[in-house]
Amino acid sequence: MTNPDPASQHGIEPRQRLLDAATELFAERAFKEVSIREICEKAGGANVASVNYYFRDKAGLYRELLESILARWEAERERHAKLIEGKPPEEKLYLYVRWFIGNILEERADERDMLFGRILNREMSDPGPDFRLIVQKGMVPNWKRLMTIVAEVADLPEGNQAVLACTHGTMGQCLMYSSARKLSKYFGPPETHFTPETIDGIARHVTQFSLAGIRAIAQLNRESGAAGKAGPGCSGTPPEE
Amino acid sequence: MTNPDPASQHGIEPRQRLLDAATELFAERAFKEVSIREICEKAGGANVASVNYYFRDKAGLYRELLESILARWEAERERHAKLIEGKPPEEKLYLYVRWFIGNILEERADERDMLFGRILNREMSDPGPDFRLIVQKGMVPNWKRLMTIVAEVADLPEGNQAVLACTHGTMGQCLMYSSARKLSKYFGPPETHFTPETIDGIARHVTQFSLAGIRAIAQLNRESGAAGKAGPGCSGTPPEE
DNA sequence: GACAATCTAAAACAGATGTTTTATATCTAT
DNA sequence: ATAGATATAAAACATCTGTTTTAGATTGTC
Repeated sequence: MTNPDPASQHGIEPRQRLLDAATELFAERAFKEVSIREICEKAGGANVASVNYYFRDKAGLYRELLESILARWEAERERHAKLIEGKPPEEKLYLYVRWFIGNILEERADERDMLFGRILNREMSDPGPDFRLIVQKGMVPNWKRLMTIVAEVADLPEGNQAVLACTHGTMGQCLMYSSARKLSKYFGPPETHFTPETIDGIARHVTQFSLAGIRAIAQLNRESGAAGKAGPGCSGTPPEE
Repeated sequence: MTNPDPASQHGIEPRQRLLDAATELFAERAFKEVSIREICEKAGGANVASVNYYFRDKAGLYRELLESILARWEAERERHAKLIEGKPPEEKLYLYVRWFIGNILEERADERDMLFGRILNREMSDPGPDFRLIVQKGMVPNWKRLMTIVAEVADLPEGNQAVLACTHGTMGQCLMYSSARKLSKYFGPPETHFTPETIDGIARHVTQFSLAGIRAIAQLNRESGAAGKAGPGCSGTPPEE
């Protein structure tokens, strides 16, 4: 009758089963695409009403699930941030890219604790409720982390427009591989499964590509007084070497 | 009673109204997210059954709509391909990027004939039925066009792995701006509306960034015998200049 | 003007969804 | 052991979806 307290004496077991089942389902499909009945069935045949009993809403279940995922994601992010602390900027960039792409491409996605990459990635293209939460606690911090590294590589202040644009570009390359994964089913025969070695290769490429790009942009930015928005004074085709 | 022929004497007017209304709705939301009733309402209060009458299915309506959009998209693509023919590779790259980002960012999206950018873009993150058609007729040709240009810039054969990876990277940067557009509502105050001048700036930046990236990767590729997949022999941090 | 094909309109149908209700079982605390 | 809160189960509800049916209006052609 009174509101159900999660910290009750017992009965937290089916609650957790619902969360676990929902997490796996929401990792693959969007909020609207997963039905309560499906979640319950996956949670060992729980009753359809149990979701409303424990979480009030379907949205309540999703919310709680997201907060858990985001907390783990934050921990993983900070763990890795500490790990690369003090290394030279170029190596930081590689390590970040390698780490990020690894998460995007769902390395270790078999461990349920590591599903945040999948969920964040899916939310990006198919936002549910609480998308604002995902952006703020999941994407922005990550994006800022890359921006700091790019600023170091470019040897420019973090607020600089060129740094911002280069961060955009580097991130875009990384995210491309999640789009490519989806498209790969429709394209042709390319490897749909990524091994750690494959990911290494991708990360190395993206790093090299981005390093050259960042340096070129930084150079242009310095030359032209760093006033305009993005590469002012350039009429389209760059000066040949 | 007999199957409805589109080329009937008259009555193609409400048919077209349905197509137009559906096009605008599907440009913003996915196939599943738009209901038949909504389409009919937008089409001047048409009856709910009219979609099934004219197009057999909801999927039939969508299919016909897509084919029309893809045809216009192909025409626009070939128009632009002819336009940049013969220009130097670097300028080709800029012109392609400028053109592509313009479409992605929905320049001229007020003209209904120009909605393909919006629809293709949405399909990319939220595929409906006939997604295979979209990929094959909408995305692949476009992607190949960029690959040809990248190969010219890199001075490498089109099949080369480095060219493939660089194409990926350049395309990724372009697509980033469509993601950014979605996120911009949740980020902060950044300009959510893109002017032609803004797009110019973005395209110039992406071009500069990619040019440096492509050249660096091509150089590495030549040095290391062009055997491995993506930048072999590099242990993560690149050689300092 | 009358017939037949075509188009429009309203209603009804079958299925799925999230949620609420009702009833029954289970457990803890007194 | 019994009372009261808590947990489970089944069913019913309201709403939305795409689709079909049925009936009525419109139209072109002979």
